[in-house]
Amino acid sequence: MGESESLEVHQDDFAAVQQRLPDEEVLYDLAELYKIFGDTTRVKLLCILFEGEMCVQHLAQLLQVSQSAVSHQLRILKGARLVKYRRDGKTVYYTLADDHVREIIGCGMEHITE
Amino acid sequence: MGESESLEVHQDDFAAVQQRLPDEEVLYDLAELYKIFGDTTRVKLLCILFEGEMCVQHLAQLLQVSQSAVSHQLRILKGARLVKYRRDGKTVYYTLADDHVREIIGCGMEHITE
DNA sequence: TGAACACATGAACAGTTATTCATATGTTTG
DNA sequence: CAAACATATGAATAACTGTTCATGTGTTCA
Repeated sequence: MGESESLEVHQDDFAAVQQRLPDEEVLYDLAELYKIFGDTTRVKLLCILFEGEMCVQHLAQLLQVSQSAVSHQLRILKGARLVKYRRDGKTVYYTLADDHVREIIGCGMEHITE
Repeated sequence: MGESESLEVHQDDFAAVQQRLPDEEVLYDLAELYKIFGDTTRVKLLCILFEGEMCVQHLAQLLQVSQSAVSHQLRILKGARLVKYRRDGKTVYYTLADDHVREIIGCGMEHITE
């Protein structure tokens, strides 16, 4: 009896949640965004760029990974519009695209260091 | 010449950033956290639980995936302490663990819907 | 107690992903 | 123009990850 009541209540929630839930597409995009932050190399890249502009070879040095690996990951970050770049001669300097990235990283940091 | 100057400047940044950068371990944990959000099924689960408590079979229905798949993902969310659960008879109800999760989801949503 | 139900979990498989290696593109300088 | 340098990129491989299937655990009720 008590059980059937709580079941009804949750049936109601079920329908309500179904309506309030963001669109399939939005949820997909959200997961895609977090997926990008969900890799050590990329998170490190973003944290470094959090401090300011930096060129590819220095990024590779700081991360202790190959230049190629860094370029590949920067490509992904560019694709997600999380970083910008400018060319100065042979060198390419990367920066964070906007403050959203900072907020997202900050948010995660809070959870980690609670 | 102009180039060598900008190179020096970035050498300085290099050293400074190296010091200010969070510990390897922290960055690893940060990536691990985002990795969890970086999956459609899990993000959907979290968004649903954002609205309130819900049992496993209803979660499976809403997500249109098998009960097994949901349980496997809930296990991961439990491991990361992002959700809590309580048992009521045969049924297990899940909820978000705390408000951090809400903030992190909110942060990502802002970036998506800009 | 045993059948039915809700959920959890281990193993296996398929799809995805990050790195490496080789090479290409773009830029400067002699 | 050729050599040297910084970066980008395609292909291949190894490692990882999410789902499915089968089965196990825990609970209720007849």
